Amino acid sequence: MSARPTRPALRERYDRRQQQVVYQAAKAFAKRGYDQTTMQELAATMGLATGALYHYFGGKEELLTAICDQLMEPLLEQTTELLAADQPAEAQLRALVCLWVAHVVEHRDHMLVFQQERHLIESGERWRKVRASRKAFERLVADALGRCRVRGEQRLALLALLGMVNHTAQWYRPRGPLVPEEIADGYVALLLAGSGG
Amino acid sequence: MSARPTRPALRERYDRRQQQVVYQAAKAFAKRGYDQTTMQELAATMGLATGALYHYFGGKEELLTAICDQLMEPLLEQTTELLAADQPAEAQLRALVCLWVAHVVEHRDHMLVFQQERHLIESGERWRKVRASRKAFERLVADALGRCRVRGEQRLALLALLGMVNHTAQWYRPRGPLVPEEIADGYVALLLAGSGG
DNA sequence: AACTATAACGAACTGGTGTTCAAAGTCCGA
DNA sequence: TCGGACTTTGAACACCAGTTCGTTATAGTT
Repeated sequence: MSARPTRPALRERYDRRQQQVVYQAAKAFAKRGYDQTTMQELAATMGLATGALYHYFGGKEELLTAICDQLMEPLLEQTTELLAADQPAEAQLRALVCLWVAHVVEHRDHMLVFQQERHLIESGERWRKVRASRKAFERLVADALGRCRVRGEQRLALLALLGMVNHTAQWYRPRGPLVPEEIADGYVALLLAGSGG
Repeated sequence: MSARPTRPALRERYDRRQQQVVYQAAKAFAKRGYDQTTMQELAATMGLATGALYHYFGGKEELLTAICDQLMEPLLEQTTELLAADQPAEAQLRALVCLWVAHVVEHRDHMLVFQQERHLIESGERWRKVRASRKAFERLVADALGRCRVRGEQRLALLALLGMVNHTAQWYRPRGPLVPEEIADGYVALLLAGSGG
């Protein structure tokens, strides 16, 4: 990987192109798997020669890191911001899940890659930061949920919610009958006590 | 892959060993990923030379097929049997989810592999049968759920349930505080109308 | 227009991995 | 105990994909 340009005008283009590579990588990895996607394929879909990718990234693994960061960082940031606002617990949970579902469906490829490469991320020093982000996010969800009256065990409700939302990446289609907000509300309604039934 | 022995006594040992290989493969694939697990590693964990694996399987992909079949076939069979019995709808759903969760936690490695290699399974003629099994199972769940009074949209409840149960493979630990039956009951309670709250 | 930082090329390199196979070892059945 | 069916070996093979790097093209800057 060569250095980031020093000239401001070029640096902007460099960053933009780098982001494009991450985006395409997420798409390719989601469809064909991380290992099954070759650097040559990836380069080809961008109209580049193989070696050109190494101008933007140190290697294949670094691409995966970038995908995970691009997924987790904005989510963590937005969620933290949301929880800082003073609001009734259940409205806050609703808002959190809304935000989360929207993020998941907007980063579907990232999510699928994240889930598929779980075994990589679960171990190894390289992935410590990613694991920390996920753990931090889950903690935020747990806190928000903990302030609400939920049906059944708190802990199980949390795990159920994580399952539902993460699974959304696997079935959501942009032109499906439900928009993200409806999905989120539906999920929350299942968890909260006193939501009818 | 050589042929299955004709002599009954040997055939039994052959089948047992073959099953062991599938089991170990599931374990290894779940921990290190399908592509990152080499045939040499796999052979080593079984105390075999590399080539010996090809006595039991035609190749690496065939191992993956076997894992998926070993996962889906008994589940589909048991579920079909259960739904054939005449029972109140909600009790039947409860029994189904119980069975399902128990199956998931008993085949955690299989499940993890199944989820991680989703992209492989989703396309390709080779995986048609596996896709059909999953689809058939989901259909059975949908039917069982459709006979119950659930909170919110039926379709969303189904997707939520699929998410919860499949996700269970990722967090369940044998010595955790909840046994499979409690988990299943918790899930069902979230879905059914009139379960308190 | 010339200069230089940047971007891209693309072929060669390198290491590794799935698979094969002939030979040797093992053990059931008679 | 003997024969042959079955198991296992382990090294060679063939292929492939990630990475490197010297070279060439491009385009901002003066």
